[in-house]
Amino acid sequence: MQTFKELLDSSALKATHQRLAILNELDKKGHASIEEIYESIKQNFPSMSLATIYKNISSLKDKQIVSEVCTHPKSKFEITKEPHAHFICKICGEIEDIEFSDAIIDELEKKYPKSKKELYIYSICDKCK
Amino acid sequence: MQTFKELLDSSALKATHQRLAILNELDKKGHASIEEIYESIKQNFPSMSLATIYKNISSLKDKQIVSEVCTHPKSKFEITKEPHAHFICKICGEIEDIEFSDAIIDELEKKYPKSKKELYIYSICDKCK
DNA sequence: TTCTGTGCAAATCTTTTGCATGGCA
DNA sequence: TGCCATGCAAAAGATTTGCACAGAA
Repeated sequence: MQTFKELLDSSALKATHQRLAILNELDKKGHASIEEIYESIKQNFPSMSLATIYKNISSLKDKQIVSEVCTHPKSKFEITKEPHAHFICKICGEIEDIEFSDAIIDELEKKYPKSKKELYIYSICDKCK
Repeated sequence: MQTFKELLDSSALKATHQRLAILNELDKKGHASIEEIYESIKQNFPSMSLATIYKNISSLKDKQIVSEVCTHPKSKFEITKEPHAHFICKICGEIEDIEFSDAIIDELEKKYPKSKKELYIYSICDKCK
């Protein structure tokens, strides 16, 4: 696995503290909103600006280093991984990565080749039950 | 099929001109954003206020009369129908309803009973090809 | 008549932008 | 050193709210 620095290098983005902090935060949390990333990083890095997070999330998305998970009421972000589906808890809002089954991938790939596919399951997670 | 008035009556929402206009607009367009609904209705109904659309979309969603389709960069809304998936054109942003296949529904229903399932396919529509 | 819904304007949030300065390569 | 990235503050955009009045039941 590449380091975050290598990932950034290979995308022609400079490996700034701010970018590495954002990627570490997403790596640690799995999924986080702009505001959550900001609040968390600010603890150890008080000069971090919200505008910097917006700008970086935008460029990291352009380079496909991070992906947006479109949930209500706010989008969250994750480090781009293999395609997978998301289980979203209607109560606490936590997002859990789940597998696309092969059968589903095959069927969708046949019908909609090369398209981006997003599957969301909204239910109640084990903790909230 | 119920009329929109009956739908509103049975949800204890008054059948105002504004609400009927919103539902007619969604019925006509299939999918529309807040701004699109507003711009379109204002043509024939200049006193229609944007705040009224926000308030009504919110109450219509609460009553599950309309559903939100979470697309980028703006959400769109549709009249609630049978569960279905969405094909979203990456170029023009048009949304097309597509069927969930029985195989997919069965598999997901077995794994995640009674959950709300959303599937989005992002690709390029016939017009834009 | 009653009470919910509307329209307006202000308030609040969210996101973007411009620009001077800082810091990675 | 050369540029890209950052931080700040202001601007722009999106959404919500409060309140007096209008209109559906």
